[in-house]
Amino acid sequence: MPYQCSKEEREFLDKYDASKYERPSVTTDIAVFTLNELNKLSILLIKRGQFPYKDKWALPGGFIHTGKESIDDCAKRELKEETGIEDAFFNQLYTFGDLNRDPRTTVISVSYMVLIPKHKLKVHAGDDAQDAEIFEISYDVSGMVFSNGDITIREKDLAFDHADVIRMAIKRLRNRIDYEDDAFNLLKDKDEFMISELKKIHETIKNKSLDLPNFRKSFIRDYVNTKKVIELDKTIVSKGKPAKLYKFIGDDFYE
Amino acid sequence: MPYQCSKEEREFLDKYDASKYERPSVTTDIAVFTLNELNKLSILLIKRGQFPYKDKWALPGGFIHTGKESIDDCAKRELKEETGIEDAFFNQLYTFGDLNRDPRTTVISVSYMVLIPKHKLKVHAGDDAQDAEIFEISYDVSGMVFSNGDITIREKDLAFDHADVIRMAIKRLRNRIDYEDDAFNLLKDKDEFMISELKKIHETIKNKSLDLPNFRKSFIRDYVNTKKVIELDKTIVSKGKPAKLYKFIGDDFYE
DNA sequence: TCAAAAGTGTTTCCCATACACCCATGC
DNA sequence: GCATGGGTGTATGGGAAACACTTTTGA
Repeated sequence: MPYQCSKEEREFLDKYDASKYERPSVTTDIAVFTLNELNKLSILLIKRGQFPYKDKWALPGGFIHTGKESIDDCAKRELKEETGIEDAFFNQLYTFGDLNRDPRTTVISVSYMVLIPKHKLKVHAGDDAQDAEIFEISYDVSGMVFSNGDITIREKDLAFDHADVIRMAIKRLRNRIDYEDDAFNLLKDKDEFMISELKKIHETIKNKSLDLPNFRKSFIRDYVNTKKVIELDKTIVSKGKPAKLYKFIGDDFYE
Repeated sequence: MPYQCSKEEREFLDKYDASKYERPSVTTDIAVFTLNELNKLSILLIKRGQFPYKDKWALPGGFIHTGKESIDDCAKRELKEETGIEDAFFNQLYTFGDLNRDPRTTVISVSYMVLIPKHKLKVHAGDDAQDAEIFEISYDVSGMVFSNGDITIREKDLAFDHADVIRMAIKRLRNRIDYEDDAFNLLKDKDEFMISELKKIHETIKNKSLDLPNFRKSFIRDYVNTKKVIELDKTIVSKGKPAKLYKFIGDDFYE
């Protein structure tokens, strides 16, 4: 809807020159989480092809197209450009705006968290002449360590303040897993999953093993009984007793 | 610490011209909450003296001094300029960056929540030719209503998207009160308070009455036993049995 | 028949709630 | 004394955790 205002105000707006105030650059940084084959928490990092921090690993993201997109859309566009991901769970995290966090100029960065199952994350290696890789996150005395078999990166070697962003994202994810439906976004297939798959996701994120009978009980109470999840008339068999399959519905609210 | 880099990178940085990309304006918006004399949740609003939304009520805040301050410092500076508040509990809320949320130009706004006891909130009426008032928050069919005896404002009459900011801030506050130490920031005096004072704050924010014996028990368990609060060797008497006084220590962590 | 994983049932414990009751003060 | 708010103790119920046990498959 167009902004309604008086003639006097309209004149003010027409004369308004935004360029008279110095403005900061604004970027988005996106922490894309997934679980790897071993069910370990992993994150997508991109090797920078440009200065600053050339050849360093960083979170995907980039400058906002001012006036052409919202910050949310900027994050979505950057993610699509760099990884091809179009529809994934998005959540704004925090805005980093310390002085000198970017050596070029004042850069304010709005960070986002994305959750996606690994098979949907087709990393476009070589796109934009950039390396993009998924790294398993582990810890040692120096802090977070990112490794993918070939490469090992320590948090202090990441570009910008991206270690801070990742730390905050993991913390938020760990908190949210208990009261939001985030775990479902990491399922291979939300429309057909076993309780044990969901349990593994919770175990990975919380970094502790859970009791299956108890997990099942709260799952039934919180999701099946509330119709957020429906039980399918279907089972899947791999080893041991076949498992019931469930389909995630959600409550169709966007936050 | 100065940014360490190669000579090649230094050259790139020296030549970097930030102005070649169009940048958005960035502001902070601050939701300052307090409890009024009647222990009702209240918020500080400022009557705008300038276009756009001239003469409308809005949250305090303003444009960042690019390159001279962090966004956190911007929020603190704006709050100090408009209300004189220097030390108060600060918490970043969310960043609003939809297109057209400001009729002038693209404006991205980082919102903050501040909690402060009313006696510390000396409203500078007339400062900057602006009215600043504390309004009690209530609700009717149209949504939030802000009133202070003389003036009544409905949420749809607020400037910009400030109603959204306030709604989100209240939601966050209600969630945080259960697992963060926020309530202490609304006490008249953190260094000498009665359990019943703290209970009233919780009741106001959660908008329901609590059982004093049970409140006391969880207070003792969560705060006194964990040394976040110490019991003073002091009582205060007003009416009825004198009450023990407590002093809030916290755990000296900043988030 | 055995291992493996799914699924059920039971016991225990903690914690939130509810509420009965006692205590110390001013008037 | 008695009204008022502070403070203590106890009973109850529901949910989380621990775990014993059953079921159904493949090999």
